[in-house]
Amino acid sequence: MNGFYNEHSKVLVSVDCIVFGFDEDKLKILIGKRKMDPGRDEWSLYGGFVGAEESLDDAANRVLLKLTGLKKIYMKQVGAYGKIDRDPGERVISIAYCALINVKDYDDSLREQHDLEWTSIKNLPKLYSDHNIMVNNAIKMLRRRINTEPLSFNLLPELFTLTQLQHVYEAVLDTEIDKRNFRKKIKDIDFIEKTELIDKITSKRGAALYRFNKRVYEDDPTFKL
Amino acid sequence: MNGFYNEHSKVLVSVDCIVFGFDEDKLKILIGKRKMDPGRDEWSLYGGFVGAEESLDDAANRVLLKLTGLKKIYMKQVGAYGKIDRDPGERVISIAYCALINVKDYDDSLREQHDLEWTSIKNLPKLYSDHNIMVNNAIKMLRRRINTEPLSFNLLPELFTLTQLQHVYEAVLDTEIDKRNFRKKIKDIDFIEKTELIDKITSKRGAALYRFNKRVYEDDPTFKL
DNA sequence: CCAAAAGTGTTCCGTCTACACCCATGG
DNA sequence: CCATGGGTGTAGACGGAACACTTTTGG
Repeated sequence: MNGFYNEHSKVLVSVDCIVFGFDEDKLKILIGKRKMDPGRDEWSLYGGFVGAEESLDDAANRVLLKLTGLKKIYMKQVGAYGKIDRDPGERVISIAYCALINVKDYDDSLREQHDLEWTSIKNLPKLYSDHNIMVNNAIKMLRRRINTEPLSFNLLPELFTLTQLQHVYEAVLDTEIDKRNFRKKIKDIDFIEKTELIDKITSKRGAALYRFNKRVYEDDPTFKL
Repeated sequence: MNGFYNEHSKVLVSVDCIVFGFDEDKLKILIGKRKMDPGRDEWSLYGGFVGAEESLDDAANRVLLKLTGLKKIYMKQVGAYGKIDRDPGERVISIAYCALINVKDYDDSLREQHDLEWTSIKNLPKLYSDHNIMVNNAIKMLRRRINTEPLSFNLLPELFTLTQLQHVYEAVLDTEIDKRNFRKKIKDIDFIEKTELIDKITSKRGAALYRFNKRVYEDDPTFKL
């Protein structure tokens, strides 16, 4: 019954994850030195092969769980990369996934265990194979979407100050934003809720903490920052 | 040397093409009835398997050439689709590609030969497997990009009237656009050039023909319609 | 002569941008 | 008491939206 399919060649499929975090007011990604050939010791994204019994999204989730210990990470496919010689060992097609996490939720011992580094996207080294291209496309996607989708909250703790939120936008878009104009716009967005809580850690005066209200967002998921 | 890779399973990879055309003031795509099992006689996108010696883009170009007889078609990857059971026959991961062609360039005998139909995106039937999802994502991508990338010209002849161009935008975005405002914006876009030629086919009075100047566009590829 | 599509400007309104000072507090 | 980051309003510029009539000509 599958005669038609048998003529065609099969290939290995992997997923590669671009894990974004926001730290020290910079947008960073997790990269590590490859511990295997080919490409041993080159800087690389973290990835894994897609198993016979899992979908692409499942594979990406599995890799991300192993890497971060976190479930339900925000994750989105960036694209498929299929040049014949992109992997020097054997033909491998790779599906790139972009993930957004809050660095504070992240167990740093896992980072050390996998020998990964948070690296600012402004100082990225040459990465293995076509990984730089994947990262660039992931960044482009982030920039295109951050003004119309609630992505920024994935990079922040559940409670955050407006200054932190503004810094996320500045880091992602690589621009400076006027504080008053930014806060004016935020006031018009219903799903960014001010809480009664005050953050006294980063400033002496204390800053109001805000939260993203998912219910309200889903009720009317249109906004433009 | 490839010991590490050998543990992992290989899968078939295909490309599926969403070929957009603009005809009768409607945005349409090419679909046909499957001529093979599984899914015989279901409406389907046109696709093909990725060969051992070709990249994903090469495979898409090959499929598009076979389908349309046209080279250098505008083409862009939409995404990778990898649910385990998405193909009832055997596991197949598919990479969807969106293509834009000018229906007038297209040899209609090829369409008949492949038994394909131009179908308005507003009247799409249920398609094979996850093809409806692919189409929806392709449309979303078109809508997101048509205001900032010179996509519309791929759907038109080399020479076109402003009314035709406006109708492309209206069909893609599914909105009505004010004629005067539209033409005002076009005047500000340097790479849309008025020619001396006049189209007397679609109107009695005759309408000025315009052309997309790629050189000028590449010189300053920023615009916003 | 009339139907059908081409072509053309102005006004209004809302949105974005630029810009500077006072406040509260911990050390 | 002062250094640090938090918080606030206004005016001018700009861009988008609404809106109607004249022109040309093939049939």
